Amino acid sequence: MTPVTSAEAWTGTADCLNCSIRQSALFAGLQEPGFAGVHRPIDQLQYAAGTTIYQAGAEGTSLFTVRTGLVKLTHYLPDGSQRIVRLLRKTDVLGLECLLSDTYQHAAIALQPAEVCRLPVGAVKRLLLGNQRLFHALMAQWYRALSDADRWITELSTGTARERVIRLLLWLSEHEAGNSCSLFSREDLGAVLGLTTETASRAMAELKRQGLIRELSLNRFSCDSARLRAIVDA
Amino acid sequence: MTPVTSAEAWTGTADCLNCSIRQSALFAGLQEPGFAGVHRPIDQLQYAAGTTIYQAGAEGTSLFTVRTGLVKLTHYLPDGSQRIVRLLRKTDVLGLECLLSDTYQHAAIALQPAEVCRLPVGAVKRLLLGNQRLFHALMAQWYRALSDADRWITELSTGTARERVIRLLLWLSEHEAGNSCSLFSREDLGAVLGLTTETASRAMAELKRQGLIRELSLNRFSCDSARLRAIVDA
DNA sequence: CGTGTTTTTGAGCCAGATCAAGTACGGTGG
DNA sequence: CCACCGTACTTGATCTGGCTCAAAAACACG
Repeated sequence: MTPVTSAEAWTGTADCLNCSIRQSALFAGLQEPGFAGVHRPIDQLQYAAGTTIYQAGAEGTSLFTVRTGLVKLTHYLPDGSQRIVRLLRKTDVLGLECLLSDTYQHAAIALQPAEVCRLPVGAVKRLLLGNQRLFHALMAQWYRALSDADRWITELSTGTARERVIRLLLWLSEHEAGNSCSLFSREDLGAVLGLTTETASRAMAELKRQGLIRELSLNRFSCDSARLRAIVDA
Repeated sequence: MTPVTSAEAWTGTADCLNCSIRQSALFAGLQEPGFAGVHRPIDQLQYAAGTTIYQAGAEGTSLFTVRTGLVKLTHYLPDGSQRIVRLLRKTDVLGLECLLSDTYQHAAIALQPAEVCRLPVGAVKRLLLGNQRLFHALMAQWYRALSDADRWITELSTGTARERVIRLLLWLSEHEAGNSCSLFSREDLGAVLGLTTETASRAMAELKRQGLIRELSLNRFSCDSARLRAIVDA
């Protein structure tokens, strides 16, 4: 399919100070002094198309910046199929989440032959040491927003109308007591799920008829979470 | 639809130190000393269901944390319809992007009656002063990742198969010279766009037949960007 | 030059869109 | 208090884009 055939190759210790993509890459703004202690352990790697950079759930030991090529982040669905949740290319950073989480949230796989730089997460964290708690809290917010975006794509933009509605109901119930949740207009419901108002309405009506949800009051629903979950986890 | 009918109401200056959601909110980790100078200008506001917190493109003067209720971030499509790209609830932060950008990227509208705290962006930035450039670069990465996620939902998960393929081709061409781009397998193409391999293949074949794209070599395409853009911008 | 893989094409079907009524509901004014 | 109106929700009928299943064609590789 593509010229490069080897799986992964070390192509040198990165020369960060003279990096061609440094202007736009992660450490663009960092001045030389702070940098000195860090660029040592940075390796430059080659991945052939189709090879894995890291697996979902693997221990997050490194961040990566893409120098050339195209990398996909995939989320595996229960049925074994995959949904690609993002494409990364030159200057994008892979695995930012491992600054906050122990493990990678996706599998990262090269779609085209890719050159990347690998930065040990420990070295990056050391650089952030002066920066304390607010920094961490802010980053946690970014992380959360991004995780939500991933869920949005994999849970709310995938599957049948019925499944999407159920996943949203479960999501809304997550932080409410008693398996209940407050909904909103059918029009907004459709816009969330990428469906028309009518389809959203039909799906809700159908769930009511089947006794999977019960309308406590206007747009407040009690959900049979166990059965609902069984439907979408199938 | 919902009990509250007023549009927006000031409900006091926030008492951050005794905030009930402080554990999980943005400033959870910040110690009291640094906090003293900041909690003064924080207002607490009420928004009725359906009311706007900020408009897309408006000057980003404040961040908001949600205390109660549900808020949608919407992206307006050229045809006037909206696609909701995220839902925010208790402890989520709205408008984080205005730490990096002058304007808000979405419209934020309450879906349910919502209480929010408003934090002037200047005050937040002041708190970050000690933290210099790397901090900014990192946050820019988060911002970019999240913007990509938004585009993913609005551009690659919306519309007909044909439109989705075209938007991906244009996206891939963006950073390449000569209106050309490198593609990858039809299977991955489908997984990116939420389509089956067959549908992705058909859409590509159709574009070739219509002369909108030309295959230079295996999976390298030259695109008639102008005409393609005209199709999806319509 | 066969063999396995990927891409393309075909035929039929179905979920969801579209177009169009009908119904329930909250608000308003008589 | 009730008749009226506008809005949101529900339901129905039809149409169609994309999925599924299946096979052929193109291609990569040994």
